This record gives sequence, structure tokens and C-alpha cells, in this order.
Amino acid sequence: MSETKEHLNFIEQIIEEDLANGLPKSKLRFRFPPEPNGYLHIGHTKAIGISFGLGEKYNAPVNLRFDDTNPAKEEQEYVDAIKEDIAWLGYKWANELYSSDYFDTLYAWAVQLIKDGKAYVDSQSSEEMRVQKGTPTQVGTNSPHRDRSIAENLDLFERMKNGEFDEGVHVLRAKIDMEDPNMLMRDPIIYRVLKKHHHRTGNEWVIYPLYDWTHGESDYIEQISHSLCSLEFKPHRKLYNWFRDEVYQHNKEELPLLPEQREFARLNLSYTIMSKRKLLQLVEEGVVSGWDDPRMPTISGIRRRGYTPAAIRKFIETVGVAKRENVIDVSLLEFCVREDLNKIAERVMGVLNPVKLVITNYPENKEEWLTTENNPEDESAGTREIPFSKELYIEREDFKEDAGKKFFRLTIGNEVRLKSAYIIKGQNVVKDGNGNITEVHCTYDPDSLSGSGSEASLRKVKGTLHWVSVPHAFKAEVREYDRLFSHEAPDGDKEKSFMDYVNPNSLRLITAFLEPSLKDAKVGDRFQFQRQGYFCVDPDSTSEKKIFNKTVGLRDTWAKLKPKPENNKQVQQSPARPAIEEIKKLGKKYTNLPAEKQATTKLNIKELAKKVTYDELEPLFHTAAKKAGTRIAVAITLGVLLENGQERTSAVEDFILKAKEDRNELLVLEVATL
RNA sequence: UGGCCCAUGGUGUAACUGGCAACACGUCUGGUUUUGGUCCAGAAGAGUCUAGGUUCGAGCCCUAGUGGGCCAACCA
Repeated sequence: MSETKEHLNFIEQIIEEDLANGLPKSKLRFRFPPEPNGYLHIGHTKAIGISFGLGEKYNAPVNLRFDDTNPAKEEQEYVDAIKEDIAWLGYKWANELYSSDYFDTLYAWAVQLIKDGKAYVDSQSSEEMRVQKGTPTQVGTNSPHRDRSIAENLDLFERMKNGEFDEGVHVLRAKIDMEDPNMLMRDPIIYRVLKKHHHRTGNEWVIYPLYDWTHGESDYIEQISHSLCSLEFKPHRKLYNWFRDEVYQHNKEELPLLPEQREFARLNLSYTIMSKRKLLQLVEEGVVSGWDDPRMPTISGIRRRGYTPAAIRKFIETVGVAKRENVIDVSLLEFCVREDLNKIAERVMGVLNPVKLVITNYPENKEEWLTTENNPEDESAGTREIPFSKELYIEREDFKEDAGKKFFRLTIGNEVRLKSAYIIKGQNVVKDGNGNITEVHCTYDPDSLSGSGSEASLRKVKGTLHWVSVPHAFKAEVREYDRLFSHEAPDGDKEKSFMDYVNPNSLRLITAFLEPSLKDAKVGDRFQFQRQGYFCVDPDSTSEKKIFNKTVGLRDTWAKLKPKPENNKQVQQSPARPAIEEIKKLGKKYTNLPAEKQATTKLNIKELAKKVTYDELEPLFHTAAKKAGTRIAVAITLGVLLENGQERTSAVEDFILKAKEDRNELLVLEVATL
């Protein structure tokens, strides 16, 4: 085990280095510092997984610290939810802490900072300060209050604390450098007056410290060795260290360890959004039923949806830790969910879209209880009994009057197996006045009972169907979810709002017929409805009405083979289509060149997509040609054409024409469909 | 008119700190199967954004480009 080569991510490498350079392992300490202003979402699980994961790996304490310095936004409700979510994921924090616990210390240190001549009270409007701050490309200018005397600063600051001033009148700022290229170093505000009720300290304070002053110093107080956060905090690092080093001067005896901030890329998932603000909007505008709506990417949402902690931890582990921006495909998450559920979920039968199946040669009032396995992946899960009778429900999709050879299910005259029961043969159908099938009639082979060992039972048939006995069926509501957004990156568009991409059909309510054993299912129980997917019991369930959430479907290779149902919305044909066909033809023609003139290469799509004119395109193609060892090249990437439509196409066309004229030699390097 | 970070198959992460790119998902074959699931076997797919440089040798180092991200809240 220890011999397997372990791939350390860059943070682990840093830790290993620190350890090698003499940091005692016992000093390792981490923290997860959420602001209690909303619910945790799948993106947070990465940060949680990293810090708590490191704690588990190095057997080091991990504090849960609520960064509660903005009473305007924070609430106890969120504190409770966050704790519940982290616990559900299976992580244990060493200490439950609050930045507000440090308000006294933080205040004392701020006073010290003033005494050191490193902080001052500013009395301008926020607008004035904003202007003086400059821009990323333009340096700032000093505040007229920057040189107030220490005594005056001390006095003002104390009176701020005592509530003598209204909000917005004075702030305390660190005195650093208004010309620093890093905007955060331009005399950042560290205290503001806020006459708001705080969920923990009540009305005890009327001044509150800001993030930069609070966060790093909290790390320092707790002697966190590695303070891990996401990439957007990188610019804060310089300030983090500045504050830390100032405070350290006066506290090195008791608090010898200097925390180090390190940043990693946050998790992005396709087809969803991660912004707390936007998630809140979905809740407030009633797009979803609440923070825990099963379509939400919140931890409470995916928990209710039926995702498991093990699946999420596996997902986070698989996704890795690095510093580049990323978008992870939801299919990876779904894979992890299925992988876990496949091992643990008991199999049951449920028909979601029923059609009645009548077994004509089965005795009228007969009832049989057949044995079936609970989980083929786990023998210890045992078996159970399910009722069988003359009239059953099967899935409407599982029958076709006339089907192609690739259809493995029930048709007239063909045999299929009813799971854990008998082999049946399609006989005829009964239709209503509109030609809709109301019943399917079949005959069964009494000798073919599953597990009977008879010759007939061992017969191979091409398909197996799930079913539910009509008289025994248990009716329940099934909620089937689709993606909440119809776009891969709902908030990636600058012009359109993510709300425009909300999928109006993300929830489907179904009345399903389930096997009777499901009557006993309890809230949170997870099952695999055979051949369909994983489902769990929703907390909305009552004793009269049981509700199941579809967690995720089974992998479905059949769906891909099915001829696409004539979709009402055909994919809109790109205006560039005809030109593309033309270019394809050209490509064929020129790839028939002698082998020595052919080559394959690929240009950077993104780069190519930016180029429009012939002059811009030419150097790129030249480069490619040179690489391929020939003189001239045309690289055509359909993705580029499609993406950019007419404009790009004509540019490429022009290029081809001109190149032909100019050199009378042309080589198509690649015709790629992306 | 600036600073910082990043750039490896479709996606995400690796590559023992310089020795001709691996793993997972996805895709495609074939086999097993009383779930068109699982499982098993296999395949295709990148020569590492570009151009120079250092080196016997570069995805790893240097330089310059290009592209993307972050930074101007009394938010965190």
C-alpha cells in the first residue's frame, strides 16, 4: 500500500516541504471558515474536503470557524445549517469557533496598530475614499486625515467603539501605501461602524472588523499552520502577511507560529451556479421550493436528492486540487453517485409509466409470492418476496407492436422474461377508440419460473422486464428532476442573466406503481428501481402519500441507440453550414495529395477563433505548415466556423481562395468536427 | 494603462523536480449478465498555447508573445 506512488497535490507538496524544513507535525492545524450568510453548496465541499481531508491525512485538528463579522448578512439559521451539512459529509471539527469570539483581541490589536503609527481614523465619505483609492492601473492618493496624531486616532477610535458616531462617519484604516500596485494595500479599512444586531454578540459592539483584519488574525490566534482558500483571495495574501507580521511583533512569545495562506482553484460544475447570491435569488423568486430543493446544488439539496456523503467525498477526491480555472462536468459527479449507490441501494421494482399486461393463461384469482434478491452486488442484503398475479403493470416503453431487431423488449410473438418471475410471450393488444394501447395480452410459460432450475427456466431470452402486480401495486408520487439550467454555464454570459437559462421542465411529477414492500420505506431510504435509476424517500412524505425523489438515472446505453424522437426543436442550422460542406469537400480533395505532402496538426482553437481576417489567419497557418514540414497549409476547424458563423466562414473562404491564387499549392491539415 | 495567478486528450488531474505523456470520467468495440445496470477485456483520442533560447535531451528551466482569470464593497 505504501509502495503505491502517491500523487501529492501542490498543497500537500508545500506541507511536505514545510515538514521537511523543520515544521513539527504537531503544529499542523487547519480551518474551514464559512461566513454564515447562506447555505453551503457543492462548491464548498471542495474547500471542506481539502482542509478536513488534510486534517484526516495528517491527523491534525481542523477548526470550524464562522467568519461572522458582518451582522447585516449573517444569521443563526445559517450557522446551524452549515454545521449540519459538514457533519453529514462525515467530517469532525476540532473546535467550533467564531471570529466574533475574537472581537476584544482584534480591537486591542487595532489600538496597538494605531499606537505603532500604522493605522488612522478616516472621516471621509466612502465615495471620496473610493476616488482616492485609484484604479488597478492608476495609483491612489493619500487621505487628508492620514496624518492625524496618534492621540487623536486613539480618541476617535475609542469613541467609534463607544457608539458616539453614526454609521459612515468614521472608519479605521491601516496606513500602508496608496501607491501599491495591489489595491488592497492602499490603506484598507479595518473597522467600520455598524449599529446592527449580531447573531452572537447582540448589541455589544457597534464597530465591526472587516475581513482582512479579521481573517488572518483569527488564523494567527488559532495558530493555523496553513490557511487554505480559493484563488480570488490571492491578492489578499500580501495584506494577510502585512497584518500578520505587524501583530506578530507584539505577540511572538505566546503566538509563535506564522500562518501561511495558500490558494487553490474553486470548483465549478457545468449546468449549475455556485453563487450564494444567485442561489438565494432562485429561492426568493420561487424558482425552487427552498434551499434544500433537490435541484439545488446546495449540500442540503443534494442530500435531499439522495446523493451520499461517500459519493461526494469520492467526487472531490477525483476532481483534484490545482490552481487553474476549471469546469467539471456533472457527469463525473453522477458517476460517483451511481458508483456508491450501486453498491448500497436495494433493488426494487416500480413502474413509472404503466400499461396493463394481462397473462391470459394465468389462473384468475391466483397470487404467488416470488423470491427475489435485494442486491446482486451484495449477497448479505438477502432476498424478499414479491407478489405476482394475472394482471401486471409494465413500462409502456417496454412494449412495441412492431419493433426493430435492436429492440430487446416485449413485442407480439416474442418472448421476454419478467424479472424474477416467468417467461412470457406477446399475444395481442387491446386499444381504445383513439388507437392507444390499453392492455397488452400475453401467455406465460409455467415451467419457466426464475430460480426453479427447470430447463424452461434456463432458457435464454433477449430481454428482462420489471413489473408490478396490479392488485398489489402501491401508488406513490415520484419526482423526476432534470437540470435546473439548460445551459452549460448559466452565469457565463455577460448579456443574458442566468435566470434566462432556467429550465422550465426541471421537475416532473409522476404517479408510479410500486411493489408493496416500499410501503415500509422511511424518509431518506434509498433504492434502485430496477432498470430505471436510484430513488429516495422525500421528507415531504406523509403516512398517506409517499414521495420518491429520483436521485439519478442508471447509465443508459440503449437511449443512445434509440432513433432520436423527432424533436420539435431541431437544432438550428448554422448559417455557416453550406460553407462548411464546401470546405469539407475541399478537405477531402486535398487530403488526396501524395503522402509526403500531407500532415496533420492542430491549431489552438481558442486562438484561431479570435482571428477574423486573412492577414490574421495567415501566420497561424504558416506556423502549422512549417511544423508539418510543408510550405502552405490550411487548417480548418469546424468548431471555429460553427461558433462564429458567417463572418468567420467568409474569412476562411477568402483565405483559401487567396492562398490558391498565390501559391497554387494547398494542403488541408485537418478537418475536424469538434 | 499597472500588479498577481494560470495554460497538458472532450472534461478534470498526473508525470519520481529535465529522459519522448499516465489515471479517472466521457466516447467506441467485444464478452458476461434474469437490470440495455454492474462486471470483464480492448480501442480511439493530446505530443503538452505560440515563437525563440539553455541542454545530448524540455510538458517541466529562461525570454518574449498569445489566451484566460482575479484585483477599484464601510462584503467575505
